[in-house]
Amino acid sequence: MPENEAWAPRRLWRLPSWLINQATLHANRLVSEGFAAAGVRRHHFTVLVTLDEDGPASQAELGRRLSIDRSDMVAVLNDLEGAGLVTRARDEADRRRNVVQITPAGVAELKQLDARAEAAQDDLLAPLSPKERRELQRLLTRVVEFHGERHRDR
Amino acid sequence: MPENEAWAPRRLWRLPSWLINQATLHANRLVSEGFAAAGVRRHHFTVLVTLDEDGPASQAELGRRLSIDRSDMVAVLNDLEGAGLVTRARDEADRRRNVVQITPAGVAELKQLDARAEAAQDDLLAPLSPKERRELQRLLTRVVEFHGERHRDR
DNA sequence: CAGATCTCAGCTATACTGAAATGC
DNA sequence: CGCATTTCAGTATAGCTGAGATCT
Repeated sequence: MPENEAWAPRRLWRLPSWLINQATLHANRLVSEGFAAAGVRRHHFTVLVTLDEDGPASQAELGRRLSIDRSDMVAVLNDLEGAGLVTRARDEADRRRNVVQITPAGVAELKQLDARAEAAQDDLLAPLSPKERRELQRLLTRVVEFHGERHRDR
Repeated sequence: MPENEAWAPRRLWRLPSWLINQATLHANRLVSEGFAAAGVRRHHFTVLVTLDEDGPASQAELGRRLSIDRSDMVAVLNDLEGAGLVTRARDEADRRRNVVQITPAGVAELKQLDARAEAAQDDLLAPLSPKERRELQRLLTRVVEFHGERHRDR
């Protein structure tokens, strides 16, 4: 831990919630910088990844998988549909739902975004060895899985 | 549509930046819930901790230590001063600056907040062993130190 | 009927920028 | 003069709520 005067007090460096917050600030800054050129935000990216990997889904389903609010999902899909990266069509089997699908243009765009996201990961974890990166990933996964399950049963 | 598993795709679980974001969501939810009863937000807490541990400071100095924007710091200190938890006085040695100090009421309030923050850490790290918690803390500290130094030279 | 889905209006917290006023 | 500090006005992303319309 640094001792310079321009640093946060030790009590904060010992608070995991503060550390995670600071790390997230840096992570989001790096990722968003990478996406900015494409005019894309983080939610756009995660929705495209989900559609690409797991296939078409309803808006509510996307929201549940990504912990994105139903309300924010509407705006995100408005953007993606407007850019021609996804299609949105009434589900004839259950007319309450929209079937959201990624388009070929979306797949192509995603390929660019994937590369930018990967580069940001490298920047973010630059100070860690490969082994440490895996360990950090493992520990964070445990935390997120644990609270994800709990938070789901609201 | 048959409910697929309500989980994000594997590609996201392998992205450290996504994991850190999800973990931060849970961390902030837990901490903010703990502070809500006191009508306090995270920035209020970190400013009080800094004043308590490192003594009086100017607004710009607090902002630099905590990575809080000068502009947001004004609002945070308005709240804290209004609640009688800090004092703000012109620095006669350098009349551009305000000297911000924690009050006895601020110290008392901070004692309550510290307890709530500690409880939230326990909830957050519940799925990890003591050894794993220390390791997570170590790895996050390395990441935050690394980017903190870099980001400082803006 | 209860409950799910989509949409919209609007709220809060947080990160950040630009510019003005003041003082070093 | 250039530079730092405080303040205000305003923007953007994101998390979230309530309510209405529609459908199962």
